[in-house]
Order: sequence, then structure tokens, then C-alpha cells
Amino acid sequence: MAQEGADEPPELTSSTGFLLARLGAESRRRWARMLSERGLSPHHFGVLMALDQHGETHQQRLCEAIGVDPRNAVPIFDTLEAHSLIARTSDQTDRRKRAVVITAAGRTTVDELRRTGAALDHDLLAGLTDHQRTTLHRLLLKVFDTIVDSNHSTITMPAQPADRSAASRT
Amino acid sequence: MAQEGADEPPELTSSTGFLLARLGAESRRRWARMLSERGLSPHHFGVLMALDQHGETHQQRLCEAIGVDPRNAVPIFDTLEAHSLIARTSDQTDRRKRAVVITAAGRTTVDELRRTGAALDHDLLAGLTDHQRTTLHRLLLKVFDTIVDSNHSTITMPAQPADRSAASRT
DNA sequence: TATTGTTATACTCTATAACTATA
DNA sequence: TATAGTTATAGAGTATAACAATA
Repeated sequence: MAQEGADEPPELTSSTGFLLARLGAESRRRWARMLSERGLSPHHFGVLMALDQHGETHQQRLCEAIGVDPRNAVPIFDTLEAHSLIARTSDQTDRRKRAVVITAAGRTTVDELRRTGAALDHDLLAGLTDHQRTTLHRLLLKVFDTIVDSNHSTITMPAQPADRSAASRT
Repeated sequence: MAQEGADEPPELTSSTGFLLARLGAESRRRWARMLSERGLSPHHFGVLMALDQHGETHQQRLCEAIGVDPRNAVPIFDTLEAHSLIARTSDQTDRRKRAVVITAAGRTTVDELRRTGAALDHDLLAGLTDHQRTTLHRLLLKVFDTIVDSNHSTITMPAQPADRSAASRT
């Protein structure tokens, strides 16, 4: 288990995965409260964020990104489309798939929410230094890659670099 | 944002809190599946773990430890008591409170589950080195302390050092 | 036959309101 | 009045089964 310094905390929560679940619930709770003021849920924001970063994709990849079963995702996409934050079209190469794109309004919304969310991060990570926050984020990203890769055999998102620059802000 | 090396991943999930929520859900999902085979939920395990580490406490402190509203915690304690994994008695100094203790069977169970959970951790954190896992765990613990302290004004668990040694195992 | 998206449904978890008993 | 625990209930989130359209 690799010996650290001597200031290792007793235990409190011996399993990292369980501690992750505990903190994740707390974080989601705060996000949900903030987002509910705009009629959105964490899943809605997750879809917008994934679309904003990766550009057009189909629903199943988005479901994987936000960790929601496709069976439960339909109402999520419906709501986003009803709010004109995304648009769904039929994929021409494979008509089973529905291509999803973020709209200009969706892009504005996700940028707004991201800024507001930064305040939540600030509170949540108040006990960490800037360097520790960066380290934590980097490690969590690595874990994220692991679970996405393990669910399917080889999937890492198409990485179609949506012309994000067109909506340059701030 | 403190410049790291140059191998910083693009973004994927810009908010640490949101990424935490995403990974926490995945982790909880895996724990839930493992625990369901024994008729338990993540909350049940959380209670047992907190009791095993901190000894006797009352219900509200346990609720805070596992992040569950006291209103939703009653069935959790009831189930644990029905399985004889915990025992509830009336606190003599304040008869409103119900003192909760872990039983010998509960201690055996939590040790078993902790070992089984280690396999889950291994899979979940497969992308990290041992050192990175230790770092991640330490950072998450710090965040945990932050949110517990922020919810109430000053609470850090009584730290009554239950005679854990009596159940020495392995 | 396998995959994408969908519907219906049941189940779990969480949040809101109000009540009892103790302090 | 405030707190610990409880109950009832509605809502959000998640899992199970089955289906239509397309590949």
C-alpha cells in the first residue's frame, strides 16, 4: 500500500470508492439545487457539457458520458429539446442513430452554468489548495477514462472538435 | 489555474464537483450491486463502517456521516437491527437520543464487505498507480472533512475509539 | 441476429411537511 | 422554543422487460 508520510489520517472511510460515492452524492445534491432554479437536472447539464466539448454525437455516447442508461435518457433529451438547448436530427449514414447537436442557446446556457458551478467547486473544495485541486481533478479524470473504457471495450468519444472557438466568450 | 506539465487532458469535465458526482454515481452503482447480494444497500454499509470506526454514537451523527437525511434513515437502521448487525438503546443522559452500537455479527460483516470492496476499488482505480490512489484517497478525505464541517458549524465525530482490537482478524 | 432508440412499469432513493417525546 | 427521532407522502432517479426500426 505504499507508505506515505506519518500524517496519514486514521481511516474514516477506508474504501476510496465508497468515499467517492459519498462525496459524489453530496456534490450532485448541490448541483441539483443550483440547476433546479433553471428547471434543469445534473443530467441535463451533463449532456450540454459533453456536447459543448465534443460536438455532435449520437445519444448512446452521450448516455455513456453522463452515466445514464439509454432507457432513462429519453426524457432528458426531450426536455433539452423542448427548451431549444439541443437539436436532434437523423443520422444519414445510420438512420437508427439520432445525431444530437447543441444550439447557440444551449452553448450560452452551459457556459453560464459552468461559471456558476465554479462557485460550487470553490465551496466544495475549500479545504484544498489550488495545487491539490488540480491534482484531484487530474486523478478523477484518469479514473473516468478507466470506467468508460471498461464498460465497453474501446470507446473514448469521437473527439470531433466542434468549432468551439466560434462562441468565444469572456 | 496553476500551470501543470503539458500533458494536461483537454477538459472533458471542467468542473471537479461535477466529475465527482459522475464518478460517485458509478462507484455507488457497483457497490450497490455487490451489496444487494447480501440484502444490503450502500447506506447500510456506510452505517456499519462509521460505527466500526467510531464506536457508539446516536443516529443523527451517523446520518451525517453517510449523507442521508434523518427522515430517510429510519428504515436503514430498522433493517440493520432486523439483521442483528446493530443494536439500538436509549441514551440515559438524553432520552431523546437513541444510542447505536455495532454487534459482533455487524463487525464481522463490515470486515467482510470491506475486503470484498477492495476488489471494487481495484477495478475502479485501475488507471492509477499505488501512489496516485493514496493521494486521491487523502484528498477526498480532506474534502469530506470540509463538507461535514460546513453543514454544521463544528462537528467532527466524537472519535470514541471503540475497542476495535477485540475483533482482530486476519 | 445485433444495435439504436423508445415505451411502460416497478423499484429505490431523496425531499417536503408535520407529528411525538424529550430537553 | 429547540432538538432527536419518527411517519406519511410525493417526487426524482434507476433498473427490468419488451418492442419497433434499422443495420
